[in-house]
Amino acid sequence: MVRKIAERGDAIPALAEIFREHGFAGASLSEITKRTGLGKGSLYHFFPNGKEEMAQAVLDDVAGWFETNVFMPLRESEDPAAGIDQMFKAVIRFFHSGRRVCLVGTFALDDTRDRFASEIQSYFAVWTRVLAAALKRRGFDTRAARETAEDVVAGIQGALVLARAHDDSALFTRAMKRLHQRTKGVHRDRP
Amino acid sequence: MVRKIAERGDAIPALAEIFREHGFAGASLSEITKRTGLGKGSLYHFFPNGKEEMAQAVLDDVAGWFETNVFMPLRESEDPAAGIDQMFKAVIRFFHSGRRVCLVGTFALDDTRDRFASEIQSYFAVWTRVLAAALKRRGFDTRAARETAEDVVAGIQGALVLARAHDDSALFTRAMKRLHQRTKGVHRDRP
DNA sequence: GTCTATAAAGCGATAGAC
DNA sequence: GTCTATCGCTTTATAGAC
Repeated sequence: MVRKIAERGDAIPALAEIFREHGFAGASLSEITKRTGLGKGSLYHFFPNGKEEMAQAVLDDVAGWFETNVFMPLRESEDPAAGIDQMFKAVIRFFHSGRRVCLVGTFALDDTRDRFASEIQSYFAVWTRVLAAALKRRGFDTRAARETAEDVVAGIQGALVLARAHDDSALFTRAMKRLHQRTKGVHRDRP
Repeated sequence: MVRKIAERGDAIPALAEIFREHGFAGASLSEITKRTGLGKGSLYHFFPNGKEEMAQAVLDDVAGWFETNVFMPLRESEDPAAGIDQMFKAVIRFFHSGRRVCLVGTFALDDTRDRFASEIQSYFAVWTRVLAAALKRRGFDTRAARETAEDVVAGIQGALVLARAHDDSALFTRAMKRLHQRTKGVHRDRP
């Protein structure tokens, strides 16, 4: 079904960038009006609950993107290795090779988490779960799959922090390569 | 009460917690006055430059703590393995087993980074460098030491994000155990 | 060094005309 | 659906008495 109000959806990408750059508390309505091109009247028409509803819409959008581009490939690829390949490709693309931070991670760290606890929890929980399932299909035992999935998801978040701290996207790309390697099993001798 | 807040340094721990919980933008002077017990007059007496100077003082304090409790043991332990042990012990203690987030990581993610870029960069750079040096002394080659150090520092940051997203400190503790294991080399068979 | 009072600006949010 | 005007509140920061 088509959105009744096309403009609401059009504002989401700009809103997402603003929340990523400033966090929830730091994202001001004046910057939001400036960068969405929407006046306060329009904003409150589309998001009657204000900033909280804008952030909610952004979180929904992120969840949808990951469902399509990350979780679904992990779940449904016939070859689990191909699904994991797709995951890393999608992640590198989504986070602009580490130049863009994770909105959910940003929200998780400060008291914004309390506003969106279930969305934040679910984002990481689903990601870890579907990745662990793919690793199991790759031959990891249950425990190793679970642990490696946790390490990979955490490793991505940590790499985003470091890449931003150093303003160095190459650091992120290299970290992704190593994490990808770890999903291929521990004692794989070279071919 | 044993000791009143009679000097600037006494306010630092409370300030640190406030910035950790709310981020830089979300930390309001009203909360700061409440939790430090200092009025605005006193606060601006100790920190003439306001919030920015308070955050700077907190960052300095964190840097000092890590220098003493993390970097120095890594550099100066005769046995590098013992230094790394101390690092993980200190990290688990400092972050309250994952219940406390990393102030520097929090600042790194949003636009607060631009205010304190050099402090943030240095925190992670020094940590990675001294850990890599310790790993080299443990027998890692230069490249593996560098990569493992980066993975460990990033892994800690990521584990903090996940632990907080799930409100699960056990997740953090388990992640630390696995990262610690990785500093012991890849193919170490039973002792 | 700590207090109260206050300034000046910005905040999120609302109302009502069009 | 978009605009302008405005509300009530909080923000950071300052001034000046004590």
